[in-house]
Amino acid sequence: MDARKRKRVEAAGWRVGSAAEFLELSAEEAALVETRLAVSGALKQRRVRQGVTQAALAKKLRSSQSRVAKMEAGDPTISLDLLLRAFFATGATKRDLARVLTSRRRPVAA
Amino acid sequence: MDARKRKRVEAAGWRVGSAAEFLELSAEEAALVETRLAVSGALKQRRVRQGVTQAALAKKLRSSQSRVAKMEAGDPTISLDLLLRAFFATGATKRDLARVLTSRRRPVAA
DNA sequence: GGTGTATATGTCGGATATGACATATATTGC
DNA sequence: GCAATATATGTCATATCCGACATATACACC
Repeated sequence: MDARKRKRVEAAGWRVGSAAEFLELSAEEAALVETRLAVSGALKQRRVRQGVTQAALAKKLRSSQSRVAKMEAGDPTISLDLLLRAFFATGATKRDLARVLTSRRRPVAA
Repeated sequence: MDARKRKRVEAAGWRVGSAAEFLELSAEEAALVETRLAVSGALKQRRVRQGVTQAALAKKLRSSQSRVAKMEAGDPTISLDLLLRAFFATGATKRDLARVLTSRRRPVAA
């Protein structure tokens, strides 16, 4: 649950309209978080595969190495806009994005 | 070209590294803008098909009707985060998002 | 043309993400 | 173990986005 929602829900004293509504909100949040993580992971995968350093990608984006590290770490202070900007900066297309959204999660190396 | 990039490029006096680099940046920008527009259009389509008003969707999002109007208008002051939050709030899934990204643009009614 | 409802546009103070930078922690090759 | 290089983490002032609100326009139906 991201900071914004946590604050909203806390402000409401956790009295959410109905269970169904709550579950629905959760599903929305989940989809959003999953989307972020999927793009984040795909970004790292593409960058590494291309042998590009975080600093080099940052330069291309006119951002900073630290921001790129945070993108790949799934840091919540990184917007989807920035994340997608970086993803596309690796040469990815909309179709690549679609693929990332439908593919099963690749198992994390042991 | 969005405000941020315009500013950056103007600040640099339009001296972009190379033609290839410039074209590549453009492609990135295009992909980002197209993604925004695709989600924006799909959002409106889903909302209308469901017979939900902008105000009702806004309430669900704990946002305002004016913001929803701007989302659907492709207003650049709306972040992709908010756009996707709204899209998912209509019950859409990641898979739906992927479909939106790959489908050909539906012709605008005359 | 008046009333009701939906959508669009503009502005605002406050909240949040931004790039820059400093610095810490891997990782790699010697 | 020690450089060199890559990546991670933390902080800051500023730019940008946020919800809220006011108001304008569009479109019904009467």
